[in-house]
Amino acid sequence: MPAHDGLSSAAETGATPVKTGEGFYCFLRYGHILSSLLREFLESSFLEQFCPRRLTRSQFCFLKLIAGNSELQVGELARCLGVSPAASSKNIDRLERLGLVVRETSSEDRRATLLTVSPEGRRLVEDFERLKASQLAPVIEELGEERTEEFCDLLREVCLGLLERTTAPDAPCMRCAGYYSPDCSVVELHGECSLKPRRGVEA
Amino acid sequence: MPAHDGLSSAAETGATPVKTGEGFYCFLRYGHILSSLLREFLESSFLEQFCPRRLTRSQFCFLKLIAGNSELQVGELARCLGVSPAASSKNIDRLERLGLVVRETSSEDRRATLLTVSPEGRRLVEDFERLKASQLAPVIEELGEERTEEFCDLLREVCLGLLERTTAPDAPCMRCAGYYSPDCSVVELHGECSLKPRRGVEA
DNA sequence: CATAAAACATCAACCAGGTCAAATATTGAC
DNA sequence: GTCAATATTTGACCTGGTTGATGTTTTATG
Repeated sequence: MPAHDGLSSAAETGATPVKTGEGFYCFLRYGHILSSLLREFLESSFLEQFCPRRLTRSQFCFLKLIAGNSELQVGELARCLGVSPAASSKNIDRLERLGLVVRETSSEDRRATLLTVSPEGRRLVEDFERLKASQLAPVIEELGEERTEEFCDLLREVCLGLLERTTAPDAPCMRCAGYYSPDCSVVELHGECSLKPRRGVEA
Repeated sequence: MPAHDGLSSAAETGATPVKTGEGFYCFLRYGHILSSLLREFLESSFLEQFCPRRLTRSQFCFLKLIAGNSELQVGELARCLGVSPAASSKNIDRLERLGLVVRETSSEDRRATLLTVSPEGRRLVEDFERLKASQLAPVIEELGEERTEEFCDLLREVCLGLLERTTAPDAPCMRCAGYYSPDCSVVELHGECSLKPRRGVEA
């Protein structure tokens, strides 16, 4: 699992920059660096140093979604994460064997199995968030409140600009990676939020 | 291959935000959305609609690096991308079979095989960059020169802040995903740039 | 010079995690 | 009651990664 996949303009493209200037390149450059960092340090490194038994990124991702949305079903989860129901089922097998989530057939619809996170599972996810916050907080603090807000505004604007110019894929939107916002601007452009219906069940 | 993996705080973490406020959450939220968008629309969608024969993200990534750095070796490439030499070799097999790259044993060191991109391979990579630019340019333009610059500054500052607070992994740095800059600030913090030595060979 | 050690690419065997297609159980519509 | 649709699981398979062994070439050393 490469920490950062480098799928982006390689150096030669300096030769044909289409007609775009400094800002364009700079944006791509730091955009990718930010992506890498978010992925690399806030996530992968955690998994290595924290997890009792090795969990892959993908498995942890299942765990997080289950922890965040109580009584999720196998298929729902699959749709959220953009994988087949079969894959979802198998991943849950593993999480269940590790004692991190619990399967339980629904009483209303006995075809469905509801997933809930176990106490250990919950603790794991919470540890993760705490670590993430502790690494991120000083950066935000150093930036200062005003500039942080400015940054968020700009980020938001750029994201929306990109979104406007793309067609929505049929997969559900999970772009916020679980950082739900009730007035999500993505929704306005591209249909429903897969987190919305159930979220908040256990706040 | 999920377009966006959702590995991040799920909703429940609104319950335990450690002590961090609005900006923290907002940053994570839009940071992840940006990541997803960079990945999803600028990259994955391209592969689907453009590639003559299906290339995976990973394979395209190999192609790009080869296109950008002439006479790369198999092992170097593996190191750049954080995979084993065996994996690198296999991926190159496939790219070679598709006629996108060319193997050639080095004349100086006959153990090494040098990789170069074929004309078709080059064209593919160029098409990719062009598409990417055409999707991104209007967003940048709409933002305006001044705000774009501001945004890049902030992005840069945040990235450096994060970098300062992390330990460098032993893998080579490819966080910029190929968007090289001669005065890369990542270098100042974390050793060498794997792109540096050869880049520019064929500009 | 001879030879041991290191470096490079590749091959084989294996594994993890995804796919699809089929099997099973349940539900809801008619 | 039948039948189509839904939810999950299972099995066969594929892909892309891993490790370890191998062959070749280079480099270092006695």
